[in-house]
Amino acid sequence: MTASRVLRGEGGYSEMTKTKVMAQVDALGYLPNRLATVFAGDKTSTFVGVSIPDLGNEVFAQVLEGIDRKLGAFDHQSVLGLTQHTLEEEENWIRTVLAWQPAGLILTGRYHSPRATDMLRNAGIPVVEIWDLNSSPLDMSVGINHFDSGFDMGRYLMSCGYKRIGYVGTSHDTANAASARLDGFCRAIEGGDGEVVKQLCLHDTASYYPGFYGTEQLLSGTQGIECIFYQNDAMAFGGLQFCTARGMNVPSDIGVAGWGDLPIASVMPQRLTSMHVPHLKLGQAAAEMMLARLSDEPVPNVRDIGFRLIPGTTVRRPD
Amino acid sequence: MTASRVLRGEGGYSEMTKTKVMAQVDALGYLPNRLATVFAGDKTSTFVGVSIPDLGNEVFAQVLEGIDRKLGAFDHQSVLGLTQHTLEEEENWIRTVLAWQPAGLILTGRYHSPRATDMLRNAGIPVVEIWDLNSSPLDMSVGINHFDSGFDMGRYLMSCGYKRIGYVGTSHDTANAASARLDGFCRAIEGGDGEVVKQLCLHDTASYYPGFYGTEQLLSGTQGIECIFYQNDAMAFGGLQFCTARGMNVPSDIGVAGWGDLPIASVMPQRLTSMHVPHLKLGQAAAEMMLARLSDEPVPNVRDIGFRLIPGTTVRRPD
DNA sequence: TTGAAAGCGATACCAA
DNA sequence: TTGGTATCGCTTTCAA
Repeated sequence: MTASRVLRGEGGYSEMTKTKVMAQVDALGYLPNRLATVFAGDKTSTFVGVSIPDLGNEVFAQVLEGIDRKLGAFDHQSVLGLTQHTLEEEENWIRTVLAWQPAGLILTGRYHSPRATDMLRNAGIPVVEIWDLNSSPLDMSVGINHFDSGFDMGRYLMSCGYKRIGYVGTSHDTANAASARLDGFCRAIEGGDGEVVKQLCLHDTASYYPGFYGTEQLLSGTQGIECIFYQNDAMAFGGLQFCTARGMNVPSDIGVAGWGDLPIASVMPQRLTSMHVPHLKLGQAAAEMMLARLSDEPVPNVRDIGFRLIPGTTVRRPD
Repeated sequence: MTASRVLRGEGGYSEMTKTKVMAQVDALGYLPNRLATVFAGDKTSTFVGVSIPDLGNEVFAQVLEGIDRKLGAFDHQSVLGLTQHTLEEEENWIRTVLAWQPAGLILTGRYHSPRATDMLRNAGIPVVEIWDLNSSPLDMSVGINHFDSGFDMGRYLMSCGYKRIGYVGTSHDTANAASARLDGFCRAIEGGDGEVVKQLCLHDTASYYPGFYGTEQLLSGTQGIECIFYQNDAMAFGGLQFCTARGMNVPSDIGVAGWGDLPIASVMPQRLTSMHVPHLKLGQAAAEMMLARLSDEPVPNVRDIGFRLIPGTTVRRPD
């Protein structure tokens, strides 16, 4: 008991006792068993479950980096869950991770299976939904409004005078942020007297090469496309390479717009038209909200992290 | 007690009892507390601590994805630790994570602080050192010999007739895989009658833009460089963009070689000379070794995952 | 300032 | 087939 007090620096013991205890700690190579602490029920664990769709997508790798760096700085640990973009995987992971009494959960996306939602409500721990901003979250939410970001991009492309527009992205079995962007995008195009003549959703990862061959598919199947909007910058980059390889000039022959403003955009010969999203900051903000809640500080439930259009030079200038 | 047996499906109870127990489970929304199981000391936890230097480097994001997907498929969870390339961070993280009684640890790199090494030995749990193959590991190791991969690249560039060669990478305060590659590379160049005229180690992340401005620094400070070897493909891509932007022709004016064979190489206008490393497979292999050990299957202690030179078209053809 | 006792949830062991 | 009892390491409570 006295040893326990010394180790927690709780006070109420003499210097001599402390010295003796510490000597024994060294001699025995004692490491505390935090499981027992949590188990005793008084303290909460320092685990935070973090679900991420996949790490092949640089966007999510950055978000996770932001989360874990911040959590780590405050002595908390991320327990990772790669959900592969499926609610079923997420549900299974939630069930498993809850059994470990995490201090809280950070989940990518605002959609969860009904049973997952039940478990989350009953768990009685903080939950931060990230990425796709949820204005009426389970508990807390941080991210951006993807519909709006797609809408803004669509409006910008309309202002550049494009009429016949294509989209290249990937499809997943669940509603997600990318589809919200596409919805917003289509709304803007249609409302602006343009037409999304083709939406190509590949069953593949949202990476460079799918952007490349997706563009080939899109252009070979549909005539008269003036501009292509991609799910993210990696795909846009692949598309740009395809167009260049086929001798098309960007933007005079075809416009190319990405999303996410990934690091690769910083070294491209042309500035890629894109949408800047502060991925690292988003992750950090999520971790901050979690940590604040865990230490009973007041936290706003919803935080919009914002986005910013990058006009770039891969689409025509606005009229 | 009976409920415990039913929940574990251990047998030794009647169907009626099972039904009654399950009814209560549903009614109460019962979730097991796995902490108690582990705490009781009979079972081991399903946590595996995974230390990764940083996720901004696509290479490590892929390795982590490989690890977590495989672990997840066998109902184990990754507890992440981003060590920012420092042994001190690693040591602190090891101390913390060990207190949670993980089933095992997967660590990036073969170098650890003395105290970390002590803790690892005393922990009595499986440890897999990955990335930089350790032929006499603490416990198990999977990865590649980075010295050799650098050596092979050096020898290849020599066979292409280059003499004056530059290097652009990043520096960290610890010995690591990238420096082993550089060592092997220099050995090959010097043994082949060439010269590494300049090694530029930036204090930055090993990403696109540092490759871009690093190339500028390298070329403006040193005359007559015929070929540049980069720490990874992202930096090489940045360098390639710089050279192209300055009107240099690759490979006739200057050769460019990367390392890692990242996805972006698949859409580049030229095939980047690089070194293929199966990152995802490496992560999976690490997880497999861990899982095998945890289920007491026999496992070889060291596994070389191999690499393969990609000749590409960004350096001259061999003579 | 110190320590004895109880209890957290699950399970091994043994008794009914 | 069922359930009582002890146990894991730590912390809270209370007594010395």
